[in-house]
Amino acid sequence: MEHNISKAVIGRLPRYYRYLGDLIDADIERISSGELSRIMQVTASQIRQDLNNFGGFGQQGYGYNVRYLYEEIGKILGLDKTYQMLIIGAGNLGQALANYVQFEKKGMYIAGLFDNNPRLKGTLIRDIPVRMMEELPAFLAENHIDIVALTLPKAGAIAACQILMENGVKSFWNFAHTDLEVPEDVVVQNVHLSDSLMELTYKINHR
Amino acid sequence: MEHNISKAVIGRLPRYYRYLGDLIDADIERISSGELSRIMQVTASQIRQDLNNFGGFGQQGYGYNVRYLYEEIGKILGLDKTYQMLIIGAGNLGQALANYVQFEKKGMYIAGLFDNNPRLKGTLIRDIPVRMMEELPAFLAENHIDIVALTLPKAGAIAACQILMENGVKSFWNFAHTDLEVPEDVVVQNVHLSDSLMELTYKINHR
DNA sequence: TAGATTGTTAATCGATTAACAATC
DNA sequence: TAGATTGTTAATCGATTAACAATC
Repeated sequence: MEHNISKAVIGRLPRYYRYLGDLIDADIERISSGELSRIMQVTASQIRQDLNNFGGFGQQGYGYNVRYLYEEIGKILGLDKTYQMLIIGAGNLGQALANYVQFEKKGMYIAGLFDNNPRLKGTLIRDIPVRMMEELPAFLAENHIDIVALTLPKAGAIAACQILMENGVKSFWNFAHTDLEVPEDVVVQNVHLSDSLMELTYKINHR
Repeated sequence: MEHNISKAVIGRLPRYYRYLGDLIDADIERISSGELSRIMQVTASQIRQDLNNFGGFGQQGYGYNVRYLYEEIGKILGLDKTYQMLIIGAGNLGQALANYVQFEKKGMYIAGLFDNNPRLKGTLIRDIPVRMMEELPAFLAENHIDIVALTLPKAGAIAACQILMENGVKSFWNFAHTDLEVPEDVVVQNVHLSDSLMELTYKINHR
């Protein structure tokens, strides 16, 4: 596997993927780094450098085949695989993710939905029954889970993360307003909505 | 106002703010860049450099007063002001934001909730009636709006953004899976959940 | 072949880290 | 005063951009 790819490059790959998807929808077969740079508002140099981290996907004098490049970036991002996801926290945000992942995100499957509110026990959310946190260890022993989304408040998220790690979970999509302390082999992707909103208010006040 | 502050620095301010808030909760009065660097897992040098972009908040031999630094960073981020927010798209994600902003985010007020699904017309979501998109221009003429959150699918988001800009809106918190094309004086803060999930699957496959 | 455009090296720019004099 | 720690300058590191030879 290609390692030592900088965080900055990885962070740009999903955006390339998104634009290439749009180009496919628009029935565009090939594109040069120059054209793509105009559409995406980045330099052509950056596009070529970024892509060359993973090997040459283009052809001199021709550019890049849109579909091929799309597929290759998809593979780099791991989108050729399937993932079983658990959502911890069945509030609006958890439901929004369940909804989005089930209907829009190819290869992602919601394997379960957990909460610690007893009143939600057994209620169906998009055909998935809400389970109680106590059932988590038994559930994890019986089901292979690739990703756990944490959509519950800070304290609960830290506690849940601990239990989940003890039961073998190694990947978290963290929406709680806190950083998670995890060992080296566990990966965490944070979505700090609060931080995002503060960046916006910063921009509003400093434009 | 301080301009020319790098994006990297601004992106770190909310995290400083979060940790300082935790320190206040823990009744810690002062902290040195060295201690904070250990807690936050960044270099002390970076902390001092970052803060000095905005002037000296510390004192030699003492460090930083936690509460003072918290307040100052809050001011830099614009958290000493209030904001009227509109949410366009009353699905789970829009509801999750309404919930979060109303109950957790000091200074943020949900001024309205819009959707284009006629079945939602007039239904109350956390005491706020869902309005129809047609009512938007009239509503904007009568109400001052600082921020609009776009929590609806791509095509709707682009169309809504257009209408909103025509009616004077200049700040967007964009959750749609697309980039918005806006003039220079309009600020956009993107939350691309799809991109975030792809970063996670990348990490899973390349650890 | 001639033209276009990549892949890649070299130059520039910016951000991070280290070092230390200033000073509380 | 002595010790601690900042503010700030200088050194390093990494990322972006420019340039161009390779090649389709």
